[in-house]
Amino acid sequence: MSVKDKHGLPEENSRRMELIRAAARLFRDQGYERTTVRDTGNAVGLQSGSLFYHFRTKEEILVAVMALGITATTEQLAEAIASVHTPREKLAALFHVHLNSLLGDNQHALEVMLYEWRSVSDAAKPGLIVLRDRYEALWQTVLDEAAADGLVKPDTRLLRRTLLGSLHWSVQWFRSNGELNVNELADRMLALVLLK
Amino acid sequence: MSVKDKHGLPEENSRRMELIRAAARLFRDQGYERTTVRDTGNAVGLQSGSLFYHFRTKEEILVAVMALGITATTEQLAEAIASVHTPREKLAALFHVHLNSLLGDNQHALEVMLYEWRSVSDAAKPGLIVLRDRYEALWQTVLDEAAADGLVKPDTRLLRRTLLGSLHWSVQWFRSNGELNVNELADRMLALVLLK
DNA sequence: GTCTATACGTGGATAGAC
DNA sequence: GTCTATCCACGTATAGAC
Repeated sequence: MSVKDKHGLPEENSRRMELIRAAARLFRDQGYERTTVRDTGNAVGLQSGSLFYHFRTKEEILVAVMALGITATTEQLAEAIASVHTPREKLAALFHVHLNSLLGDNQHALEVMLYEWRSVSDAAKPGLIVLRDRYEALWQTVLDEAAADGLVKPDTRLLRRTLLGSLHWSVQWFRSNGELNVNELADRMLALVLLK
Repeated sequence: MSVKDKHGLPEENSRRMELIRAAARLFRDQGYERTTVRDTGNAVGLQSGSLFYHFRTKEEILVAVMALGITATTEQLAEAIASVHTPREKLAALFHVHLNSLLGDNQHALEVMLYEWRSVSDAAKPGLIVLRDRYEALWQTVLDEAAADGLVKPDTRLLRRTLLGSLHWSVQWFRSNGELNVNELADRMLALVLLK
């Protein structure tokens, strides 16, 4: 976890970060459009006027939420991949990190990224796309190595897309009080694509 | 295609149906919250006041859009399954019908179903859930038969969820002017899960 | 940095004429 | 069935005091 990075996400003064986290929760629970700037301010004890000291527009908050979710997940994945050595272990890391992030640590921010894309202005999209592509590039590399070892089918570009779709969709049905925990789910989803 | 069914979707007087289709497109392009009742009315040449002759609330339109998307797809899938005989062919039908619906015929309504769920009131959810469950039950049956024949792995409940997630996600990246057409995509996605 | 007050636009929905 | 006119609530954002 770096102390600072580019893309408007230095590990910022805590007021701003507090707002981003509160907004992430609200945007994911109620949707971005239905969440008012008053709601967002109030969630950290601010009046709506004060919120605009920290962000110039409501959309700036949305973008910050998304950037936080995807960069945090990317960092976690990069670390996890670096800490193991076999293609098989790296492949497993894809599933474990993704699900633990999406269903745990970065749940709200990532769901906002998945479901509020339409509310992002064209001006802000490119910056977020760069972050997303960086994450998916990690996936592609690991999948290619796994395919080279015969662990998964060789159509890795399509495989990447289908797997990410499968994992994203888990937020719609996974319940942490159900029969499976997150890591068990990761293992079973991995088992569905493993060839050996 | 039935002339009439329950769930508020008789093959209705065409004005109402026109509005539902126009709303589907607008809701999917702009999002439900950002689409105004004025937009929706205007799309079929009506003033907003007149729209409320056809629907009591804006939400009633949303629910009608979703119900249309899922019932139309379910009907198409039921027909497709009934018209072939081997587990292998039925399995292929899941992919082909789903993608042709989601990326073609019922694109707008289904994307609304996938992305605007949060805007549905608790009162309206149960009716839609019934429709969704009916669709997924068809999937489950076909996957169980396929697993019994050794065509796919036996963890069919999880398989159903992962496959539906994969297919849903295709709307995010599939482009009809790309290298693949919809049916080729269906075949390649099928190939990724086939064991033989 | 945060507050209060407020400008200004636009939203969903209704009433009543035609 | 559709229109016009309109109600009233609520949205984002700004200004200026503290």
